[in-house]
Amino acid sequence: MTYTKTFQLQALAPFNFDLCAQIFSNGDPEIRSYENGEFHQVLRLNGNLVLIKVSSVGTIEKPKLSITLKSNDALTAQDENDAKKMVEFIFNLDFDLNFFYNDVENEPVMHQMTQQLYGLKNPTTPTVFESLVDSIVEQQISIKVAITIEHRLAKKFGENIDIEGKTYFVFPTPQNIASASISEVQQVGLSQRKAEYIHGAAELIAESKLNLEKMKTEKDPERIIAELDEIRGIGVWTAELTMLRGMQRLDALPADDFGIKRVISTYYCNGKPIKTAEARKIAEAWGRWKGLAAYYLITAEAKDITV
DNA sequence: AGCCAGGCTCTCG
DNA sequence: CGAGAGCATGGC
Repeated sequence: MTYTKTFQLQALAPFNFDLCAQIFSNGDPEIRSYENGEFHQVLRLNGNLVLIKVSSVGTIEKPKLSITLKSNDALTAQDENDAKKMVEFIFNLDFDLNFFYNDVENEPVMHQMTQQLYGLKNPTTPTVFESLVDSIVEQQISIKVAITIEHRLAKKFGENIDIEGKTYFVFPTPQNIASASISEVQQVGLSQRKAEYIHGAAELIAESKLNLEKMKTEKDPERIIAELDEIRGIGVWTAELTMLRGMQRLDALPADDFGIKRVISTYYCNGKPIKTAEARKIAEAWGRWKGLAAYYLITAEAKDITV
């Protein structure tokens, strides 16, 4: 039988849930997607798989979310509490966007963006491991190719549950991947090298030689980058992308990134190609929120917003 | 058909 | 040191 629990969750204003969740539309419904105002994903809570559905029941200035949990196991108060924390983390509900908006108030282009995309926050993956793996997959190849490979990874190595006649997959644990062979990992369409990187990182975590979750509490971003950079297959770009998307480090800017350089060029340099150093220079005006600011530009480009 | 996408490692000079 | 090859896949 299916156990269900529903409750509400407040978020710090401003927060535009629909705008934030749009990135998940056209997602794989068996993994994570946003359709008809409802986001869903399976999360691991205390080792149990729980389907989480999230929709908005508030406004941008008075944001409130309705959360529904569904599981094949009985749901405890602890599960509800953990799910709350997870949703807060994924959508960064406790972050006050006004810090960012105030910092860029006097920077005309970004100020425009904050008005056009008012209430936008970048999503975070439930675990740091997931964002690390995604970032490795995304090295060099296009986002579309990367996403299909990420989906294949989840379906090949992640556990799944059936709820009300539908199957859902959760992102694999480091143990799931470490216990597979490198060639099995490669079979999802990765290069031999990337399969080695991902398998190697998974092994480090499984053997307790690496603790990604603990890095969230490290204050100095440079130390996180340095530590991640030592791992085979991880350079500065991968480290920064992992921090931005997996650790809520909104200050991290993957300035080497082709896409980020492209959007900076579009909005600041009339489309003239720029180098990494120039990108970092322009980003200095974005205060402590360079990664979040870059996310605004990428979103603006996707929505054909002009300034 | 061939080039290019949200890079990194390894090798060679 | 710095430069260059190689890598996997899918879209255009």
